Amino acid sequence: MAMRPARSSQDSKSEILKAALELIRRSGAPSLTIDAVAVEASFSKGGVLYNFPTKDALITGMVEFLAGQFEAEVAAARARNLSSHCPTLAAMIDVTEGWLMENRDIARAILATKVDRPELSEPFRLVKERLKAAIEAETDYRARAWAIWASLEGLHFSEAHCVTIFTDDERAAVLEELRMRLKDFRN
Amino acid sequence: MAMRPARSSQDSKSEILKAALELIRRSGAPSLTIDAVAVEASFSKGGVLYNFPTKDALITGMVEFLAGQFEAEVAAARARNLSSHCPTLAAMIDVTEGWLMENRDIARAILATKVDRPELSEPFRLVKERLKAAIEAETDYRARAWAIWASLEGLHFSEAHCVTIFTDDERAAVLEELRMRLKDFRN
DNA sequence: TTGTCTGTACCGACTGGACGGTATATGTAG
DNA sequence: CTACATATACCGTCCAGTCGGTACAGACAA
Repeated sequence: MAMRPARSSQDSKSEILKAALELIRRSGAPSLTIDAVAVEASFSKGGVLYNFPTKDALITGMVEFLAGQFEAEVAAARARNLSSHCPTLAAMIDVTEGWLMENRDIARAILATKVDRPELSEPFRLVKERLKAAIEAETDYRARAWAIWASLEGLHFSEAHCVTIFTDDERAAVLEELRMRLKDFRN
Repeated sequence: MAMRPARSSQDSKSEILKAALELIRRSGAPSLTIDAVAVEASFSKGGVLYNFPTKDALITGMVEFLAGQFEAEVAAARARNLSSHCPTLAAMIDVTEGWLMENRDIARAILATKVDRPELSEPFRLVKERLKAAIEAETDYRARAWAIWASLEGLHFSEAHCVTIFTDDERAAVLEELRMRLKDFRN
């Protein structure tokens, strides 16, 4: 029957998740069908559904994966920004910049998953709650911090929705502007 | 056969569009099926498809409708902000605030339509291009202006995606901060 | 060693419903 | 009468989820 060797379900799950992300990245949200994921991951449809009993479970898995990755990247970037007045926010600027440069498709992927199902974006909301708390612990300039954060989200979402009107240079200028503002927190 | 009286196709079109928007507002993007729109608008499916030959045409209609409304509101708000250093941007802050307060669902509706079909958001991109040109004509503080604009988009999109971490107060504080930034353009 | 039993991982044909779109009939205004 | 507007029935496709089965890896006994 030409079966693939049985592996640990953990490995299978992450393989399937990666395949699903790659698929969305290449062909957009509507192409995310269980059959397509199965093909992309070299599984059978049954195999995919064994690991993720419903499509929602699969999507939740993807969102958790991405949210975890984002949080990890921010944590790493924060370590490199400890001299900043608000290292977490500084880290978020860096990470957002990186995602805009390298991972536009990932950004789109995130969106794609959750349009119609706000519940599915919970993992991301939780990450953001934690970041919010971290920022609040680091600075008293709340309004300024939130304004910067909002800018980051604006850049990110516009890109993801293909409605950016900014050129690469302009976006870079915005990020620089945000970094300057962050430095101004001391005053 | 209990037919509704035949009216001008224009009237029918806008009735259908409004019904479609209302539907998304109430029940989210996935509920936007031609059948559902027909029920909501008290048309038959055939009637809807007579006015919008395909679903894409319907969605395009919705996006154009909303984009037009947005542009008109900005124009109106701009007239009330002529004393500002950059009336267009000031207007956009006002309008965004309004949409966040009253029209959260509308914001979601916009998104909902275009997830998988970036082409369909063209009308909005065009409006934004025009606004961008207007802002560039009004101020030389480009980076600052774009940062403010990005913040607005961030507020808007986060709301639309149900991933806001800001409270109403915090959002208000951000908007106030943005207005202050805009005033600072003079320096 | 060998046979049996059990649990886990995976396969793929099939089903049932949802939905976009078509074909055509019917009513209505000018 | 005819052109437009609306209604009804229907078709085909796509796709999530089901289900009966296969492959294989121990565990354990004879």
